Amino acid sequence: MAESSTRTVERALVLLGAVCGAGSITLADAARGTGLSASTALRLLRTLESTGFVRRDGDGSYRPGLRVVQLGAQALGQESLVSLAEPALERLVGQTGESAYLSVPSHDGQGVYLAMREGTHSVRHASWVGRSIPLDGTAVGAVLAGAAGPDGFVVVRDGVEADVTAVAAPVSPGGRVVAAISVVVPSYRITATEARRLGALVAREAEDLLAHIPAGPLGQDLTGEPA
Amino acid sequence: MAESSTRTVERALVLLGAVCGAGSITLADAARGTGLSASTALRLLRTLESTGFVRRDGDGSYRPGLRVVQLGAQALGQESLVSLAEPALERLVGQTGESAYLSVPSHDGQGVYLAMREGTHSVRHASWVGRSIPLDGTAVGAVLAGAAGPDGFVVVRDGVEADVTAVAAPVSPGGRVVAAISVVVPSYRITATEARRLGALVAREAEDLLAHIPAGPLGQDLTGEPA
DNA sequence: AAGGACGTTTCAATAAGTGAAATACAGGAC
DNA sequence: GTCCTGTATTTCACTTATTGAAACGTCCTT
Repeated sequence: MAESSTRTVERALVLLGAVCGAGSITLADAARGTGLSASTALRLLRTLESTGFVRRDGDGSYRPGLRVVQLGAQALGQESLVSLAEPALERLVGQTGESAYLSVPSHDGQGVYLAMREGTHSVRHASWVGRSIPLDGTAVGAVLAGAAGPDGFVVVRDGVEADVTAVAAPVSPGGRVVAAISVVVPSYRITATEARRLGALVAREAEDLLAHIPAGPLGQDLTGEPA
Repeated sequence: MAESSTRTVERALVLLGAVCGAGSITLADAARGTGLSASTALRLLRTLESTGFVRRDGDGSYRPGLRVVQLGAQALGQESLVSLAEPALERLVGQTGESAYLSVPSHDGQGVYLAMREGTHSVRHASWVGRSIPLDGTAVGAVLAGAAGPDGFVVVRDGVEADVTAVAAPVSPGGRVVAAISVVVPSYRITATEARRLGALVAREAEDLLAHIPAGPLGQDLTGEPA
């Protein structure tokens, strides 16, 4: 892990995160939220603005700019794990009709959705790519935290999301969990026995994905820790 | 437009762009490409790494990190224009079977794809979100440059992309082009007359989208210029 | 009216950032 | 084997880039 760092850059990146997280934020709130003085925050936000990473509304609040969309999409497009997982997600959707997800551990110790395939039964239409996943109370979180047992999957019924059963399985080249495959079903549509059967299916797809991961870079997780 | 700026932050953001653009880059190439000394580039890349924006492979090269994916996806998810355009894109795909796109002008004077709906006939499966569009030789580029005439659309047959006909129409609240709706068809599947008919269809959808744009923030384009 | 919050500008102070130089390592050519 | 080139990394003297407190203007609430 890198040691030396550049304070000014860190501050600007934290501000960028605040803007993207909030969607729209005033200078005062951005400064307060990041612990910077108003003049420092203003200057850093102006830099982010002049480089396209944030933009400013007519009412003065800051919003994400196109540049961060662009770089994020480029980064996602270059993520081999996403394309490697597409067949598995497609098959899961095809076999279950439910929405399937690929998630990875994030830098801050949580998880992040990286890809999704919507189920034919799905009532969700918003993209979940980029969203954080809490480690507690979610099947994905448990899997990323290493809690998948000998079954090779985790079932969480009515966890942080009410009325939903989530089933997840780890992708673990070299023994370290670098990703999770998961499927989400409304609980009214699945019994405990069916959830276990789905778990086996998801685990099999995770194994298949693992078999397609070449040794080398993909053995690392996206936070940069080597396998 | 913002005046004052922070050199150190600008440099780091340029480096981030270089990493995301290249997908994988060595320190030496990143330093060379940005005109920084190797030690400066190293320190800035280390900051980007420690904050999750880039990660480092076992072979030492730098790649985009999860944080930029995350923020980019958050930013995209909060872009109202994208959700407002979804019905138009869906209808175009439904009526034509071809892939439909939403694009916006970018900070560097080109265009960027912001949303796409894949056609049922489509042979493309990669996401185009975040990709740049040259202004020359593309229907979208012409539209974003203001070249749509009284027809309200532009047709480019076999432009920068061989064997493809692209049709685009502007979305122009307050008279300024803030986005383009476009459809792409393999040229073998469409005559010039059909392309004009498709153009009228795309122009109608752009008009419909325009009618759904509330006055205010969406009147600005994503580079931050007010309408 | 007063008070508070916001956004913006100014500028003295300093420490944060810089890059040249040195070093170690790897790979290729001879 | 030696030599050369290129890479990544560390060091540190130097300076300038960055900071934040203070001042100011605007707006809103009481």
